Amino acid sequence: MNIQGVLDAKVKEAAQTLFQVTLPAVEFQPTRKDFEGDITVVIFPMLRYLKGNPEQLGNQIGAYLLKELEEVIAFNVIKGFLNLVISDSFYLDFFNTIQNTSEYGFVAPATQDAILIEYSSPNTNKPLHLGHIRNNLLGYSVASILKASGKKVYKTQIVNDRGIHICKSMLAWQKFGHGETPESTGLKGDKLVGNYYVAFDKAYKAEIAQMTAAGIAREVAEKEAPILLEAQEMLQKWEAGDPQIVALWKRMNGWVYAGFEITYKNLGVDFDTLYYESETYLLGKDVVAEGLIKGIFYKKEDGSVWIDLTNEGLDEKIVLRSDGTSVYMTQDIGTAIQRVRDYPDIGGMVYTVGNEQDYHFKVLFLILKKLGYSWSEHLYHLSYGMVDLPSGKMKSREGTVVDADDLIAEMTQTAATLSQELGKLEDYSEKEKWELYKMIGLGALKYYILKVDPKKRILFNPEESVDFQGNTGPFIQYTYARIQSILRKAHELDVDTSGKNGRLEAIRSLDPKEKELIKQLQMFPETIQQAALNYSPALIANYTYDLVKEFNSFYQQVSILGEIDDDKKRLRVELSKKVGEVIQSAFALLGIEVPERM
RNA sequence: GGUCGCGUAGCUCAGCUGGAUAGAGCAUCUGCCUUCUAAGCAGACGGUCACAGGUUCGAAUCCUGUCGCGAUCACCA
Repeated sequence: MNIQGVLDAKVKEAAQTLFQVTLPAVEFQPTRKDFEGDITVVIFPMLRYLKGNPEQLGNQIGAYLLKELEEVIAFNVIKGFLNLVISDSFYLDFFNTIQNTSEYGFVAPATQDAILIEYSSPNTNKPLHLGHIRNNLLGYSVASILKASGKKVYKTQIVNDRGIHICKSMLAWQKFGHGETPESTGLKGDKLVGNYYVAFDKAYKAEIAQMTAAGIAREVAEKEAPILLEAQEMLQKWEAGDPQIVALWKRMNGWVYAGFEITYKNLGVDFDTLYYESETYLLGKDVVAEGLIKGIFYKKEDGSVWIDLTNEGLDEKIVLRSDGTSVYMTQDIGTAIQRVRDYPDIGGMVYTVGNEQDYHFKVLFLILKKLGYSWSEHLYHLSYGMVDLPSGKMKSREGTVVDADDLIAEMTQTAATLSQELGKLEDYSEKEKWELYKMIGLGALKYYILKVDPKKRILFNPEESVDFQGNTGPFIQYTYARIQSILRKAHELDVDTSGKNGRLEAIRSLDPKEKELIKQLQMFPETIQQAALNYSPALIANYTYDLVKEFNSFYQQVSILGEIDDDKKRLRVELSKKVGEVIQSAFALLGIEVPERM
């Protein structure tokens, strides 16, 4: 039973016994560091039911708790705050109970009511950039958190593998490529294809310049540049299934997928299942036809189909073009339904997509609700802010993007430089060293992105490197490595860390730092639940940071292996071990690895 | 213009469903490596929580309005 539950019941009992009043709820908070105590009961809200001065009431309730509960060993009242001091043995008992639980804080995943989470929806005409990195890290982390909170989770991706943008790269490759391949150039496939996307844009702009110089209006030139018309023709051929175009499309997409795979692998994200837009873009039309009969949609004179959402405070939205082809919305309606068909145990879905599409998802969810799908109640748009540069938005065509692979490489290099200056790893092989540098570099990058509230936009300045000190991934990794070092030494000294012989029972008092650490550990399970509820890896990051700060302070002030009392030494080693485990678990939820040394 | 989001220290960010004197990191400054890894610890400096009203015993947090920044309002995806 957790302490708060015990206190809650007892405070209510106190109100009943002392004042003959039934309290509906009791408000608790951790006691602030500046005051003596561990848990604080806030008296103010009770004033509605209890008459009197808060200070006096606090004293009366405090005295009652002190008498009735062995866990409460002292109290003080400041203004309307009743600060309770909880006994060391209570915290020791708690630590004993979690000491040998593996995956402490995690709830075993359910077997039904799965959540499907979509993250990453790359276009196959260019490499992944920093924006995709935020998307991937967020989605992957939220998936891990949901799973840890007890949900069954499917991870998926929608690959935007068709459309005019791909045709642009294909056309430019046909025109200027001279048969180049990733093999012939040594380039990563997505990079090679991306180069032709840029090449297309360059040729297109040159044509526009030529045409305007010849006296053609700019708007006309932009629409009628020959190379653009050619690309549009190619798209039509693709849709008609022209074998040559389709073969080229398959070939070049294949290059891109090989490239993406490397980036995803480096980034450490994965998927359970994939959806391709080329296979889903026609879905949804049947649903629209059905909705038309039901009167949810209506047809305009030109044949286009719409939904009227003005009663919901939104606009009218098109769901089918006048020529009968699908739009973005049609496709998303179809894909959602298809996914539930593919995985019948889906009870809800999460879409990790940038906040520029807030409106789109509002409409999508509303449409699915009107269509009567029960699971539409459990759809969530995990909306995140854009990653901007000091110069503004990233634009692939203008080459102002921070490339994902380059960034990972730079982070690794920075970690390497720093680590070499410190020179603590002379006995590591080159291979081991570089694995570690990558772990640290990625740790810095991932933590940097995930510690920020998803809603907020991130301003990324490539000139200023991501920090490795303070509230950062490497700081936390470093603490983990220190703990592992202690555990290795403890092992050499034959300190028993198996936790099997209950000798911790012998200890009845705690150092204040030890107590703080246990309190912090106690909050981990609740933190996971909160993070899941709010779809927020930032909560996990902040929790881990607080835990680590607490540990470093403990590490500095209290000798662990130097402790003379064997039982105390064992407790401290066990405590360190548990903190290490929680760091590892928490970081796993962020997709960050932890090192044995650094 | 309508809608949505954001605005907290010089910079980057915490601050849970309202609670005590608003917290960290970076930067600047001061101490601490003959004891478990100094990517660390301890401390100093730094705030009209954008602004103005309102609700409340109590507001950075909730409500209204104003200002600033961003997004969105396509038979593009």
